[in-house]
Amino acid sequence: MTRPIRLFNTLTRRVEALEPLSPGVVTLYTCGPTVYNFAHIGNLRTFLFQDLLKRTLRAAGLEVRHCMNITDVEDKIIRDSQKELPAEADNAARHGAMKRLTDQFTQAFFDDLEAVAIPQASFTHLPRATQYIPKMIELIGRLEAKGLAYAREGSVYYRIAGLPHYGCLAHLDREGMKQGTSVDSDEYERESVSDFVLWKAFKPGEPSWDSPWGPGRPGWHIECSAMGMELLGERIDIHSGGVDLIFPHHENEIAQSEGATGHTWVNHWVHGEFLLVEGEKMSKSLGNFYTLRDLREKGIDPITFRYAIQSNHYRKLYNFGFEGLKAAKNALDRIRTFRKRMEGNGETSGGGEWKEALEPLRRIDQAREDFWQAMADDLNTPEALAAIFTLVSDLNAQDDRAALTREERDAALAFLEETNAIFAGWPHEEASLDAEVEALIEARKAAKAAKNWAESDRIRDELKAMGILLEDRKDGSVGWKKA
RNA sequence: GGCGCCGUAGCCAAGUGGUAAGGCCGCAGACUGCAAAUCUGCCAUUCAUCGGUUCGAUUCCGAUCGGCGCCUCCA
Repeated sequence: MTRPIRLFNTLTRRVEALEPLSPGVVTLYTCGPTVYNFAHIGNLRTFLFQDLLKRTLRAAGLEVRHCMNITDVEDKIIRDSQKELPAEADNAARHGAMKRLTDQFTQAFFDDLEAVAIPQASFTHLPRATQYIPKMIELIGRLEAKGLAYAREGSVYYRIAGLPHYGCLAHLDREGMKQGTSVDSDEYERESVSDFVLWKAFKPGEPSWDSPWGPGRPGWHIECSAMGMELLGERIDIHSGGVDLIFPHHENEIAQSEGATGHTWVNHWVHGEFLLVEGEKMSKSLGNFYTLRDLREKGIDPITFRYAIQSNHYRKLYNFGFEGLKAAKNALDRIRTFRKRMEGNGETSGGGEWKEALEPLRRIDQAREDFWQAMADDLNTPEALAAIFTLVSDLNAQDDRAALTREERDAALAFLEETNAIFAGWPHEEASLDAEVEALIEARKAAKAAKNWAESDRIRDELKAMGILLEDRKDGSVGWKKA
């Protein structure tokens, strides 16, 4: 069974039903990182949104073929990787230096993704730009043959004037586009200032590849068109990225791909909003620039960050702050605690105040329906989470009154598992046994039995100092969790 | 100048032409040797302001104020 999903489409600026080109299969291309530094939490928000989209589509019963590029040749990469090299370094040395830098940050990037529950294995294709240079050259050649590209002094430019619908994604018209006043010194030869570069002529001190136009390297925009068309096809279902990529990057991708094929390339364009830090755009100069490593040093679980991001809608600005993370942690714990309660057999249940009897199985079905209605409506995660919390409250109340049956607990667990497949925040956790902790707990039990409160409290404080919070339950058992 | 977005309780955040989901915090209660943890209950006559349309608007329209984005590299 597949569930219908509706998504906002930047092209039409409306929420539209996703109708895969091939029934049951969705091709998804997302713009990946430029690997010259560690990803920051703003980058991560975008990748989390794309993961949410992918997981939702898969949970809805669709097969998702997801391609994300790794941009490993680009201005900043060249700047950072070449500065240690002597002027006489040859091309092989320059490529080697570039590869060392990008390999390092590519690995760091995947480490970060894994930490926020985006497994590398969830991607179908992870192409590196440098591995697709021939495809880019081929695509530029197609454009040139159609009169949509022209070479000037070793560089090749896209002729915007040749594509009437240029601007359709960003909703910019030719007249509305502010005419650039500053023209890069090396790009004075363009026919129009709006024409963008497809192939950059070789410059001393840069790594290069041979091409029909002489040595050089690909422009940034051509990478995505070439890799996306090669790996997912000349028509794909969804392309996504951060809002900042709408113009010019995605607009240019449309120009390149549709210029070459003569038909629509992407049906659904989906863009994720930015993240602000304490109300301001993240920047190094403001001192509010964070990577996942920074958060970890502050003791923040990357999964808590993931939850915080996903508790807001992807098309709204998210104002990151540490108080918000605290709230996220507490909210997440509520669901996790509930899961553990459902995994148990009702030993902590019953004895509560009388409440109106619920019909647990029907409530669970209702929650599932509400959850999916929200997710299917342009990934409305705040509302989807509300469906989960409402169920948690309802079933807690019922379980307080009289223990839920095994069947009801299992049904609740199935729902939690289903939602966890998307949110990745409340997986089943094996109760980890720690001999030292267990021994201290036993010692405290003995002290309590002897009514030696001082000793009992001392042990409790000792455990607290170790980051272990004890739970004295109603039935006399003692549980614990990490703070 | 052109094209857009946003303004909902202390904080975060959904939503609808018919009278405000959910989370956090806070308060009260249950439980406890006391706590913590956990659970329960309570917590916006009101949705930036002013007009208009309507039987009725937070939701539609207009204006105003405030915050922001894109039109150049940026997730």
